[in-house]
Amino acid sequence: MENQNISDIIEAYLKQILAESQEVEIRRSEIANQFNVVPSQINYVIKTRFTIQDGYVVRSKRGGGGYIRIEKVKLLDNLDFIDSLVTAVGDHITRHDGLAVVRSLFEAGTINRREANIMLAAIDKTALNTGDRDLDEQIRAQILISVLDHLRYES
Amino acid sequence: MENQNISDIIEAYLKQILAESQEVEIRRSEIANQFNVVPSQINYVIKTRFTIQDGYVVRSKRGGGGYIRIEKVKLLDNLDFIDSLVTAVGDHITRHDGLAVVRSLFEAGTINRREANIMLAAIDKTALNTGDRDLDEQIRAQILISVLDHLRYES
DNA sequence: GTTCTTTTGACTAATGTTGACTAATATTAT
DNA sequence: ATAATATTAGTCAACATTAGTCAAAAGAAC
Repeated sequence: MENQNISDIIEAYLKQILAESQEVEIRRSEIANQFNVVPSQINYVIKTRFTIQDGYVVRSKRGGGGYIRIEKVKLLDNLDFIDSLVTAVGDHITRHDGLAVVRSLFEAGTINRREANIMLAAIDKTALNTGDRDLDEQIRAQILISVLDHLRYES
Repeated sequence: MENQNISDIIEAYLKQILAESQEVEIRRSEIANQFNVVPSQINYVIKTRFTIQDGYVVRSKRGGGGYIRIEKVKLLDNLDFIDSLVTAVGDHITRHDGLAVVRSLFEAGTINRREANIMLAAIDKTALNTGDRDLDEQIRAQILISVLDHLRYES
């Protein structure tokens, strides 16, 4: 709390707006100015904190009147939602993105907190630590997909 | 008392804070500086004195604004049971024996059917299939222990 | 003196910040 | 219309800032 980095602050600012409206549209240079960072840092914040795994869709336009629009994704039915997560997982996934997937499931109400914690425990660095990062990411993807497939039946 | 080593002193310092608040967040280099030790000694103190068996959960982040956060958690009443399962899992476990572990948890009432199914999905042959049976069994063991450790406390 | 614990530091990994360069789109000039 | 220019956003790689790992050395306990 005492020493938050600026990316976290920008993330919080945007999510606060998104808590009240469905989407937020910004001018990149304005936000960069407002928080006193270079414009490309806004891209960094979006790339690391507003991914599809997190449940956000980002559209943008360049040139005069350009913008970046972040939209909180509306979940379709459960099955489509799980499909989209399976696609997002793919055949490799980092811990960071894996966490986002589990969080999405939780926020969508597909799983509860206890179930989320079990999933997280199964894919965290304690569990997957072969020494080969690529292999870890592959196994993490397989575990997630296996669990996601199971969630299809129970829902 | 007089013969305390520096690790004990750092441990006491952190636990004193934890006696009053639920968690403590530090910057590793700051604490290292404060006690005049190398930063990695903080990791040593945490690894030896703030384990999940002791009732602590540790989270951290690297990079700018990085931190180490130690949280005191409420341990459940199932410690001996979990310990025995962790021992049974060891560092390798077959699918068959992994299934027995999950079944034990279910029959003891530690997890419900849905949770059991999530665990099973995470350790079945869909999820773990590297082509190297020994490696699969090793990873399966790590996943199970990671989940078992999470079942030690309320979250 | 052997074994276990602690201390240390070199190396690694993750995350965040910055800026130069590129790409897309809109506006203006011809 | 077309070309030139202006105005946006995107990418990428270098650099900065944290924490993690591991094993050797030192010290303590027995």
